[in-house]
Amino acid sequence: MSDRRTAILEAAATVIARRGVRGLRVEELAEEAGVSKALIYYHFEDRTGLLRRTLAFVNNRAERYTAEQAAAGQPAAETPAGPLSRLEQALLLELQDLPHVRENSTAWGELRASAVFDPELRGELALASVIWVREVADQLGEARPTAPESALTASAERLTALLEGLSARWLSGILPLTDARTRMREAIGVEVAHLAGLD
Amino acid sequence: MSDRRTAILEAAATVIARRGVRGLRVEELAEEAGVSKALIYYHFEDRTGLLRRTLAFVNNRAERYTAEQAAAGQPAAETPAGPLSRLEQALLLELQDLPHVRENSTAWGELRASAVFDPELRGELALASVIWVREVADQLGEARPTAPESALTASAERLTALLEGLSARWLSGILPLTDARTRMREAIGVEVAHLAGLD
DNA sequence: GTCTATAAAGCGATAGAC
DNA sequence: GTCTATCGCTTTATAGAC
Repeated sequence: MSDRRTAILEAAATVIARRGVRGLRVEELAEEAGVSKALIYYHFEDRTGLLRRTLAFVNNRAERYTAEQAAAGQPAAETPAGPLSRLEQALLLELQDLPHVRENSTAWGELRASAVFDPELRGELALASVIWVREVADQLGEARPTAPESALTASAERLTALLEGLSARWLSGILPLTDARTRMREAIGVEVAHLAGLD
Repeated sequence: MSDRRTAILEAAATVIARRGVRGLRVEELAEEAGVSKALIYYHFEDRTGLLRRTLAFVNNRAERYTAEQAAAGQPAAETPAGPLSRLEQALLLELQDLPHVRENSTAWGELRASAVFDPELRGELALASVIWVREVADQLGEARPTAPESALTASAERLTALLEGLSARWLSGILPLTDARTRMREAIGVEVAHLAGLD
């Protein structure tokens, strides 16, 4: 993929984080990326196509940094103790006030909100959601190997949906970040205790 | 408040549920409300002002039907058994495929999403959130009178945030309604068990 | 208070040169 | 591949009659 194309996608994620999917103007995107409007239409079909590509791009980028996070733990000595700590770390990764994370979370929330009115965006979204739930369920399974698969999936669905709810509140300024992180940590504890109680 | 004004606000909620906040066109709203565009500008400052008023309106309406729901239980014989059933009913109220509920949930989700980029919308949102959390915390307190206040509030924050997360997934078509309702019921059970375990 | 008509601006998309 | 210039539709907002 060309550098320009990638630069446009990076810029699109930035602009979406600033203005929302609905507020994204092709002209502002062009300025942010340092290219002309016409070039954007050359590289992408139209505005909707651009949005679809940006969704995929943000999605990949999130997977990439989750993977890096997981890999980074291995060589170092401070590898988090067990599967539980890794799960906690993975989920709290999305609740951080770093430009990159905030950008991803905002873009993701926007695209989910847009999908309510634009069925074209749903495919990608549903796929990402299933993968995300499965990953969390797997990590829960490592922590609680005796818990039934269905219970793990249900817990994972609750935890990821909660994460999205907390993230939305944080980004819309009605819940401080530290509170969101605390609620998330507590929820993991509560869910794990619940899974333990099923035996 | 004039009938016309209210009719416009009702129509605005309907159109927002159909097209989203960004998709709301003053012309479509005028048709929906059966009035001219100019009348909308006569009654409301501008498009942004209209949106602010609609947020307040939807907010009030949601409180109203929650209250009605609570009141409706009293005279009838089929009042749900205990405080727990009432809590469950209150939370599941937002996860129903009825035009009215879907409209409120969609409009609410849209306005929350918009608040990420428009600080003007945040005040109303934050207030509604606090009230909602408090109500749920109170109902949890009735079910578990010995649980500490802080734990009740934390549980309520998790449950309401989860509800918003599940609602967003349902409305964006990536989670079937029945699943969302099941996850919500399970979460209430898990949280109540957690509160019981604190004694 | 409510309408019709219209101005003014915004914005997606394309043509054509280099 | 990339730019400048521009078209043309859409949408917000206002003027002025009733």
